[in-house]
Amino acid sequence: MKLATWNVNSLNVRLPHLLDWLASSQPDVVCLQETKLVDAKFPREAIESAGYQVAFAGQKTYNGVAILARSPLAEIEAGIPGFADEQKRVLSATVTSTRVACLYAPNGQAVGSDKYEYKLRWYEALRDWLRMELARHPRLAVLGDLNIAPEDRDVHDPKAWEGQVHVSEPERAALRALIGLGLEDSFRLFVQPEKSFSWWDYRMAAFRRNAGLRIDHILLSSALARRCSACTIDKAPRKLERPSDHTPVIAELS
DNA sequence: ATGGCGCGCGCAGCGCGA
Repeated sequence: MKLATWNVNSLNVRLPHLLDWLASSQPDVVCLQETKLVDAKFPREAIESAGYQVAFAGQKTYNGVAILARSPLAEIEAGIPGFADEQKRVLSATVTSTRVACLYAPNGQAVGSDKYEYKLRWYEALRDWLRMELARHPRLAVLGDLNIAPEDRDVHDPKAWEGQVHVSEPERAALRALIGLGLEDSFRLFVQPEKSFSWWDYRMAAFRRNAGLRIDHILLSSALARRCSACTIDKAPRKLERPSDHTPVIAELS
């Protein structure tokens, strides 16, 4: 089973890229972030025609998450229970006995800002909820744009980024707290190329210079991690015309 | 090098992302 996550930065703009990528990569489950579409405008038919069932929770202009799967989606739930939030950032569903959580973590804007505080609060609520989800669902996969680069090797220029949002110690501690629940960063289960990133700024020719961050992640419970045979970043969609600034991350489970 | 890009909204130019 191939599980993938991709922040598409507007599904309206990126739908042709997504459909091409589904056809060429044949993932079984795909978590999308930043769809930026109200549910009434979600391109359900195009995605169903490509052979995928779909669940989505969107809003106008910002955020928006979706789960695509070749097998039926059950127990679909939007948001973090008990955490009141207008922003559509969380969607979970069960696919063939695997619980899938699709996440779009807050950006945080700048350390110390209101949005940064919201990011840390969001992560606290996420941790408390995932603890319960893990107890309920031993086969849990958490995929998404987590907006945190876990370590300096996940940052193209750690000196320039030191202490900044996405790499600050409180954020990294929040991500480690998820790992501490019993999740594994599937990417680091394997030897990986140096300077592997999943996002590159549109500006400053950042992709050409490989000036990126690894902020899109697939976390697996130990029951799933044991069955994980690979985790890769697919840079191909980032090379297309009008790309998303993020590119897909894929985990393969046996 | 923090500017520079790309998105939505909506029709100019701003807020936002990371």
